Amino acid sequence: MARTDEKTNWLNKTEMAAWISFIETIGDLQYSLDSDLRESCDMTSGDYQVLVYLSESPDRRTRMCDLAARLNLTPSGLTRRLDGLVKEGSVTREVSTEDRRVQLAVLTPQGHRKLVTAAPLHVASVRHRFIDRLTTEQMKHLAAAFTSIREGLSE
Amino acid sequence: MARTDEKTNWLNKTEMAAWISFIETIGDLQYSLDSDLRESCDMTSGDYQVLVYLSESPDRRTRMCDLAARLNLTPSGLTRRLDGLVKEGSVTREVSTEDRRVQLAVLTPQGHRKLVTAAPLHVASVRHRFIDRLTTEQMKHLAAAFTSIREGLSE
DNA sequence: CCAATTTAGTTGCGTACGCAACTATTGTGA
DNA sequence: TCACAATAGTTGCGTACGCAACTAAATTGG
Repeated sequence: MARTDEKTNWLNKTEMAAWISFIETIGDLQYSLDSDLRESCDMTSGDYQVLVYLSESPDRRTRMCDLAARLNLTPSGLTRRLDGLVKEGSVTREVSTEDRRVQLAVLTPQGHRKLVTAAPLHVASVRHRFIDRLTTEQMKHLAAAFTSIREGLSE
Repeated sequence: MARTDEKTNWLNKTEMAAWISFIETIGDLQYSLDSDLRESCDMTSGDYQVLVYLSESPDRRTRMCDLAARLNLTPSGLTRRLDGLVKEGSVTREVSTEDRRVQLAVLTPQGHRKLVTAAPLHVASVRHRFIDRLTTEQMKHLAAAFTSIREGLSE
């Protein structure tokens, strides 16, 4: 006789351990990394990401929409984040000459200097909080696991 | 002749792969899980956490400060989060009889029903987005790695 | 070649939450 | 016992960001 109720496939012990260790850790980790960056450089992880991406872009400038996609921000969220960076002088806005709808976010020399100062400190923080806690084997396992998860998300 | 400059210990290839796969994945994963829960149950991960913790507490009630510590929220953040749950009828506040400074957050029958409905859907989401992408071996590696990271954070 | 659609970005409004200041209650030490 | 400190929680204010509506510019199709 067939079961008519759908039974939930609860997590077993191994699954639960993996899930709990993950979900309980990422919040604390992000908080620690953000605190480190704020204390050492007076900036947020979000602003840091913007500076990194601009510094790696041709002519240190990017279209707003590309930046928004890259940072998983909505257009309005990116507008506001850039407002802060423009106000502090790390970024300027330029209208594209090819397409006058687009604003280019441009890394200023001051913004570049700020990034050059921040990068070693941020890397040290990532090392201290994350990398140094893992063996080389663990890093390889972890990269494979998260790459797999990420591919699943974009189905 | 001694080097006088401190050189930054940049991430090597393995380290960078681990870090990038991690940092690029967690945002998307959290977003997916939150979207699933919102669409299937019209609730946030934060509210879900509150209901879970209350349901596991003696008499389905908890002191605000214990709840705040558990959820990594400030007192004010928790007050606001509970406001929403109280308004929808999932939680009520009671003054403790032992210590009249403390407010007890109490899970209502309605809140418990909401959790009972949501839990299987949330577990299915966690399975779909996370667990099912990993082998048993990967789960064990991952639990070990994140437990290690977490211990490092609370030094 | 021009109307309709698509795309880029900004702005108003709403939500979530942290910080600092505040009230209320309990604990403590002279 | 009584002033002072510590603890629990709320509220005002500020920041970050999403959604929907909007403007402006480019693209497209008849």
